[in-house]
Parts: sequence; structure tokens; C-alpha cells
Amino acid sequence: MNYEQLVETLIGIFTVDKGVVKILLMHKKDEPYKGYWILPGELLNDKETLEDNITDVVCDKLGLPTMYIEQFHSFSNLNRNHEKRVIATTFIGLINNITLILRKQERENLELAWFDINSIPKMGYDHDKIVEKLINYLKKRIIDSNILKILFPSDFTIPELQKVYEQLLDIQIDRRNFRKRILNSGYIVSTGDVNEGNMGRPAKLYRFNDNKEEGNIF
Amino acid sequence: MNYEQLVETLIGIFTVDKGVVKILLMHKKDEPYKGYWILPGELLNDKETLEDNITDVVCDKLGLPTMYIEQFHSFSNLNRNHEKRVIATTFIGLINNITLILRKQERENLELAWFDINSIPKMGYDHDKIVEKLINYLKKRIIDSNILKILFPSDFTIPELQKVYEQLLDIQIDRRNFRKRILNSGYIVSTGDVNEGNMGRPAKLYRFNDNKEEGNIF
DNA sequence: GCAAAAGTGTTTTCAATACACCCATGG
DNA sequence: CCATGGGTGTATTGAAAACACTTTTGC
Repeated sequence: MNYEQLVETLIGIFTVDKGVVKILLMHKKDEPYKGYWILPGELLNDKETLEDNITDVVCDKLGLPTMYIEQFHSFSNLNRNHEKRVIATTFIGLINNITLILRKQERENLELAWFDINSIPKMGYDHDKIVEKLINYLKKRIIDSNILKILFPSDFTIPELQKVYEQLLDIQIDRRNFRKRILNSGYIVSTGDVNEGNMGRPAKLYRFNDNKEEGNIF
Repeated sequence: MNYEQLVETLIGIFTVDKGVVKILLMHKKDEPYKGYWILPGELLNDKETLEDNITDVVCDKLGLPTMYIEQFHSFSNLNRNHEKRVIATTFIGLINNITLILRKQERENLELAWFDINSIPKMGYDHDKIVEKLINYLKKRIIDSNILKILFPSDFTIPELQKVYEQLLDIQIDRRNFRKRILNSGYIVSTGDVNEGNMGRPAKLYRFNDNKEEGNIF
């Protein structure tokens, strides 16, 4: 009986771009699954923790800034990799769009792309199932004010926030009631500025309140 | 660089006994950590999944009936085992007291014991930290009606249920309001029987409603 | 001046809270 | 008959839901 295992990490990195939730995927250039998309990740060596390893993936391999990372599920089906047995410990990463844009140009050579979570492309290995579970997990976590704070940096509008809610929770909320609830909750405060340049009346800008402790909105 | 890893599973099995939440621990009979308590578990071999492995632990090693099992966190600190590098994938198991008692006698030779989660004994390895996180996780999950349904089989009383709530969520709830909320929610239904033989007025017995879909109480 | 999107106010409804009293059993 | 624990009812309060109209911009 062999007890030695290969362990890999995989990460689903999410961001919000104009009210649309997106995930970062890598284009696979070699066989197997050439041309398919996969989650970024790396084999774990015996001198690093899972968390160190995934931080490496994010910063060194992908060239992204440090971000909020949370461990998710470990997948161990025997046939998830057809060549050898590999256990995957998966992570969820969250980054706001502002921080992201600053670094975007640095790695144009890497085949990375953001996908609307409602239009996931053809995925290699078992990554389609993993992505599906990651998205479901994000849906459950989205009511956490800390998660929202990470995805929405200063200067977001209430309608933008509402769009993400409705998308992830798959519900429709009355605009006026949404506004009232979120403002009364004390989780967000006005910055005093407005969002000009779009169609219609400019929206007021808000940011999450740092003085408010973590909690569930809704 | 070595990529081969030892992976173990560990499980925290919880039950509720007369309104007290308890966890099942094993007494370690050999060095290291002889005399300390540890979580049940086993090394993973390369022909089984993590879930198969932990089911084996529960059924074959511990002699317990099949139960509800959920994967929790994977721990990979380099020094969590001082002899060699072992990654632990942990699980939470839930079983109700009724099912449990039926099998209790079978394995009196195994040094297993149930501990009130407020009186955890001296634990080996990093299991104290793992137990703490498992308990915190259970606290968050306890509002899920499906979790409660597993822990409370048919014929529980409302005060029993309330005790567990107050214990885990660390709150005090007015008896009359608790009763109203839980009954109005539709999650539980009366069995028509009463719980005789104790001090005071006999309590009515309830069970979780199978026709009610999963949701959060409170 | 009109379409598009954002903002505001009022009434209703329902559930959570606070609170006091009565009931059934064992000793 | 009394101590112990369980069950019932009501008034109040607050937050969520339902609902229509006004404001600011770009074209």
C-alpha cells in the first residue's frame, strides 16, 4: 500500500467588474487538455504549507498583488487526473477591480482571462465541477460584509452593489428597499462624490464603513 | 525538491446528549503524546478518496454506524507533526444520540470517550487547535435546519433544543419567544407524545418536519 | 424635451421582543 | 402542597415589503 501522494493547489480568483462577477482562468498550452481552460495552481512541495504555496501562485506565477485568500474544499477523486493520482486543495481569492487594473499590463504574455461566472468556457480535468462549487460557495459567502468590502473598494454605487446581490443570490430586490436596508445597516457610508459620465442621473458613491464590525447583510 | 506527501484524515464527531454538545476523542496509548487525547483518523493511501478513507475510520476503526460527514479544513503547517511532514484533511461528523447508544457496547475495548465541548482534555499534536476550529465551525453551521435534524432525531423537547442553541451561539433566549419562533417557522412538528419521568411538567415531544426544505433557523 | 438611470417618502404588514401567569408532575 | 420545569397569551416595537413620484444627466 502506497501512502505517498501528490498534492496540488488550485485557486478561483474572483472580481467584480461593473456589477458582473468574473473569475480568472488560465489557457492551457500543452497536452493534456491543450486549448482548454484551467484554474491556476501548482504542485505542493514538502517544504511549504498549502497557504504559502497558493500565495506563490498568485504573486509569482500570476503576477497579481497579494489578495484575500480563503481555503475551500479538497478534491481527491481517483480519476480527476488520468495520468496520476493528485489531490487538489482549492482556494478562493477575492480582489477588487481597482487594485487589479494597476497591474494588468505587466503580464500580457501569460494566457489569462476573466470570465463572467455565467459563461464559463470549456474546462480541463475536473475543473468545471470545482468552478461550479467555488461559485456556489461564493454565493453563500456574499452576504458577509467583509467579503463585500474586499470586492467593492471605495467609490461604488448602490445600484452596482445591488446588481451583484441579485446575480449571486438569484433574487430581485426593490431598488428603494435595497437602498434603505443597506444604508440603515450602517455597513456603508457616503464618500460625498458622485459617479458622472454615464447615462442618466449620476449615482452617489459609497464605501464600506471601517468602523462597523463584520456581519451579515440580509 | 520533493513533491510526495503524507496525507491523513481526522474527524471530529459530535453528538448532543441531554442538551450538551459532545465530541468523540481517542486516548493515545503509544508515544509520542502517550496519554494525550487525539482526533480519530488514518493515513490516506493512493487507492482511496479522502471521503472513502474517513468513512472507513468511522465504520471499521471506530465501529460506529454510517453518519453525516462533511469535509472541513486541510491543515499543512510544517511542524504539526514533529517526526515527518503530514497534511491533515479534517472532517466533521454528526450523529444523534439514539442511533449511537445502540452500538455503544460493541467496542468497549477501544479507548474512546465523549467530552463536553467546554471541557476538552489535553490534546496531542495540533489537535487542540483543530478541535477549536471544528467547534467554531459547528457553531456557524448550527442554524442550518438540516444539521439540527441530524443531531435531534424524533422525540426531542423544545427546551432541549434551546439549550443547544444557547450553548453554541452563546446567547440567552426567552423561553416563550424561542418556542414561538421555532414553532411558527414550520421546521418542527409535534409527535403528540410527551416526555415523562423527569422533574416538573412533562415536555411535549417534537421532530423535524421532513416536508420542510432546508433553511436557516434564526 | 425625452429617455435613462438615480434618488426620495409613506403605508402596511409581519415577525421579534418584552413581559406575567397558569399547568402538570415528583417528592 | 410546594418546588421544578413546561406551556400559553398579549401588547409593543422595529424592520421588511409594497408601492408612485421626482431629480439629474446625455443626447
